[in-house]
Amino acid sequence: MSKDRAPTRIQKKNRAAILEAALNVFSSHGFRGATVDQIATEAGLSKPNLLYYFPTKEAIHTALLSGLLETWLAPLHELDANGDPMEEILAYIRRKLEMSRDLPRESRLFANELVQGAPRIQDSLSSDLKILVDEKTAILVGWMDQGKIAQLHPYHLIFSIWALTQHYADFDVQVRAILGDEDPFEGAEPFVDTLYRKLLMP
Amino acid sequence: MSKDRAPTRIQKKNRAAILEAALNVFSSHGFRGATVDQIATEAGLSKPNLLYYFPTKEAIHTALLSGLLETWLAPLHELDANGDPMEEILAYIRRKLEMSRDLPRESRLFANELVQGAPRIQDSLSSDLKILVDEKTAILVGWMDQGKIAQLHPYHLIFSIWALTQHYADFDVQVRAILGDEDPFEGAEPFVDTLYRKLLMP
DNA sequence: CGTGAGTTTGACCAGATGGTCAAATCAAGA
DNA sequence: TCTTGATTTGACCATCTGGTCAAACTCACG
Repeated sequence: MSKDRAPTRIQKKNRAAILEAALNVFSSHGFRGATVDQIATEAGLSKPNLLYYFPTKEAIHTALLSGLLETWLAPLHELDANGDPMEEILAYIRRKLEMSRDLPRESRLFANELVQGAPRIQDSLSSDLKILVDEKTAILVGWMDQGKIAQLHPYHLIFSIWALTQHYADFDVQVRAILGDEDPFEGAEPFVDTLYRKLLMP
Repeated sequence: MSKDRAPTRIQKKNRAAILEAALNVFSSHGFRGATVDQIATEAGLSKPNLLYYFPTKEAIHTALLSGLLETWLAPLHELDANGDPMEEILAYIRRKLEMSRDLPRESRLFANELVQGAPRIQDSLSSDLKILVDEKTAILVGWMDQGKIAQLHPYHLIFSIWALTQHYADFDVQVRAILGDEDPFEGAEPFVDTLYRKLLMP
């Protein structure tokens, strides 16, 4: 492996292919359920070749998670203290719901990790995530104190948004088993919109 | 193994110990992440001894899931068409929240299974679960038509209840990383109560 | 071209894991 | 107590899986 040079064309291509394949495999089988061979095959590489780019299975998983954490938290980052309270929150919820629809693999990757006690990202939770949430809940509390939105426990408000939106990605099978052919997001969007309008109305 | 006789004292004790141990292990590591040895040790048995009671790892998992499905759906079963609509629904939500608090392993067992596409219980979802949900959403729609509660998409209403309540068990690590020392359920109970009162108010 | 770095692979290894089996031990009723 | 079926186990096996390695191959560039 090159020491610290700029990545070659081949390196870029293969690293990307590996991470893409790993996202597929890890998100649908969990860390333990995924095999290096499976990821290699899906990436179109041999196992030793894959291990030339990432030293261990763990390293692939870590690279994937840390690379995706930013994407995952982006919607909350965008919550703007200067916007209209109700519209800011509803827009955040809409963005989260879109992520469940467009990036379900990413959602399940994190879900798998969290359900099993987050053995590999616990640190990020109590540092990065905690800090971001505290920053944004402060904004929410400000809006509550100004009477712009209803008084609610800010942390539980955030939890409810995560739970409601990610549910559609993480428990997709169950949702579809109930809904049949109906598109989940068709009904989900107006539902959560209504729910939070009623909840947040001062 | 005895053919079809009534289970002996020892059989009862060991089968129970195995299922209890399996619940611990499967719920915190998923099916693939759990090892038979681990379950055996936790149950106080040797591996071959465990396999004397259940022929395969798969069989333990199946027995566990099907045995627990009933428990899991019980709260919804209790929803009574003849009760007061608002109070019936709020009571259902309270029962679900209590289950997240008191039976988090069971919740995570199902969560693990569902996140990975429910390879082992898909059938139960589209039969048992679907039937129960349809039966109960019919009641909800009845109440909506009578103007007793707000008009909402009944399936998504159910999903929201599942999502909100099970979130506290399934993503416990994350919830605690944010809340710190605060007891999650202390705040969750009034929060969801308020949320659904506002949502369901006609 | 030629060359050295970058890339790929077949063969291989060690440990983990699900499962088997024959033999030993135990329990309870006749 | 004796007998028979129930229970338990040590030893073992095949397979899977993460990871290694030396040798071969390919590419970019002087």
